[in-house]
Amino acid sequence: MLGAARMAKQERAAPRPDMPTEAAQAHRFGKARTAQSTALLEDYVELISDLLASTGEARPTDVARRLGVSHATAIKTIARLKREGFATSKPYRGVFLTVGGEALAERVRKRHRLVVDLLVAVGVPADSAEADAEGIEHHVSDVALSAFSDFLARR
Amino acid sequence: MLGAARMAKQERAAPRPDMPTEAAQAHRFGKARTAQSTALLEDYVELISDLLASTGEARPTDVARRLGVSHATAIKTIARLKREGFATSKPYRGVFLTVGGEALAERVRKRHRLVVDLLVAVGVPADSAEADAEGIEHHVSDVALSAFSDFLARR
DNA sequence: CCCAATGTGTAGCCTCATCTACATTTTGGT
DNA sequence: ACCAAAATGTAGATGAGGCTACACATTGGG
Repeated sequence: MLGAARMAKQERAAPRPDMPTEAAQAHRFGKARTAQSTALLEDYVELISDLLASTGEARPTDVARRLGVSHATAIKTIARLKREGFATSKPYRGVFLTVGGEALAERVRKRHRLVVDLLVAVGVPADSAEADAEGIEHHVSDVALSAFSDFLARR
Repeated sequence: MLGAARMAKQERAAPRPDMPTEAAQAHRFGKARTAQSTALLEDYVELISDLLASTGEARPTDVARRLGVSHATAIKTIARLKREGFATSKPYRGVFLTVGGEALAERVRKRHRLVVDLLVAVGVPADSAEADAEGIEHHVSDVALSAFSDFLARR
């Protein structure tokens, strides 16, 4: 224990009423950390899907430029996408999505739109909503998502 | 260029109307990446502040347990907090926040509450709202935050 | 049809967050 | 006052994600 521990026994006995239990809090933070780790993959998959839809091809360099990273970084992450079964590619032939990758892209795209719509509905300017959604969307649970959907429907 | 490039010129000329410019998109993703890097520090600072307020001390092991990481990880991150001027600590004497650290904690706490309140206001169940806010809060811009505030005031 | 421009891929390095394993210090009950 | 238990700190490994620099492949205009 710390130096002040002996004297602090009383205060210890009065935990903040609004503070969650240790376990619950650890679980929440853990979830947020996990979400963070899939966020990048989701961004890549969504972007690749958009590029394929709008230009017919998704090249590492385009992906890199859109994401604001070096092409080397993009290539490495695309390798991870392949490792995890979301994409395929052959040298110099661009990147394509697997069935699973397309499904993920679709889910992500839908979620992104919902988040943007909700932000706009509560009064966030459109351009801010777009920018904020990019970071927020990866952390919105299904429960929250369906609440957003209901809210938008009835509002 | 890729093999299909020659034939793809026409499709290329018809970019998705709803796709942002390359530069804008890169900027957004860059912002989201930066936010991610400060998110951890914010979580630590807020938690330490809460622990100090409710128990009078913030010990590395408590922080670790609350965050669901090993104590070694917590200690290393606390070292980073010190490096960046948010906290102070002496061996075996617990962690304390600098003035800057407390200010950050206060800002983070306020933002957290606003996000939770907004989520609840649009119909997200309280416990989901708490959990989701943990991930979302780090990505909400000031503009969005003040929109949330206005929305809550007038609804 | 050739070669400069452009895209692609590889190698090596950095930082951060995480872990396990081990060493050290403090605390508190007997 | 002692010693076991608990907290703290340190070392070393791993993997993600980022960068720069260099090497190789492809494309397309002259």
